[in-house]
Amino acid sequence: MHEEIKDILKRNNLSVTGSREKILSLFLSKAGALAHGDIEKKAGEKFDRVTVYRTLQTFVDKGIIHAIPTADNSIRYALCKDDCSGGHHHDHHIHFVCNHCGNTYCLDDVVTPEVRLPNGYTTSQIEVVVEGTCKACNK
Amino acid sequence: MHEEIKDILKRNNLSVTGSREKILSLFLSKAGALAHGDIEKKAGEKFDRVTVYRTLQTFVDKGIIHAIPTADNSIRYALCKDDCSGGHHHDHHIHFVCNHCGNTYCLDDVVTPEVRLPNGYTTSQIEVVVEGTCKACNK
DNA sequence: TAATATTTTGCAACAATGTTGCTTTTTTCC
DNA sequence: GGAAAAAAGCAACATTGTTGCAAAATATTA
Repeated sequence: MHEEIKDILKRNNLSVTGSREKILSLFLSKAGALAHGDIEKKAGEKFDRVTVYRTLQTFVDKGIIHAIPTADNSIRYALCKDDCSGGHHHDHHIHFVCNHCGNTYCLDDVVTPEVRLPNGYTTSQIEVVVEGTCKACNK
Repeated sequence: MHEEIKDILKRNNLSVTGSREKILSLFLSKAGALAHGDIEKKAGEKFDRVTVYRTLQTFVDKGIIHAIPTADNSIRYALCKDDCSGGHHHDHHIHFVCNHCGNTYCLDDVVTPEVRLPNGYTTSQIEVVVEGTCKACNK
């Protein structure tokens, strides 16, 4: 487990540091997505805010995590399943925000649907965010 | 035109005030969506920041405008075409962000596609944001 | 392994964004 | 026109995000 973290960092040509290990382990140990605030809290006052910002940015650049926009204007981050190398994310899955527990999940099995745009528009990326109640909260 | 603005406000049981008329006219005169910052600038230093925040919130509550989440964490607002009464928005159209001119548009003619979720999940709302190049920028 | 080069961290200061309470002004309604 | 209600403006504050730089940690090379 701990080795896996180091592996991921090394594979992406990143120095292995305390903050990176800690933040990455948070992502690995949690199913849902994390907002910047969550990470600051969960990391336990141990790291400077600036470090968290920079670490997240580094992870996004390297394609380790990706950002999920949500309606409440708080960006959340989640691990990229496949290898999104060099910041070029190709996550064709949709995102789900549970209105009950507040968690955000990547539904990796649900593929982004086709969208027919009017003439003249060209598409580079499609982001689908579904709100509702998740599996756990529906029980 | 000016009367239309007053009409909209009155129809929603809102007092007719200078800031509301001004902000609403910005929305009516522009095709794309507006971010809070845009409005502050376009209103021409005339209104307090707090007033802009509160006016936008009021408009969202009344269903006059709706918020569009984007990847860069800046919420944009656009007029609701139909009457989304009492803050209960039913905008089933998709949103388009142009990477070239930066504008955000509501594509009212493009209906949100169906999304099949895994068992256990229930949907209350679907938000689709497409990034790419818009009609005007593709010319 | 020790010395050096590189990278990352933490700090401080700052900028931007958003919020709250309260007083003054404006609008509405009679 | 005057009273009641609503909104605007102001100040102060909280949160969030950014930048430059010195100190510390990590990686690299001999």
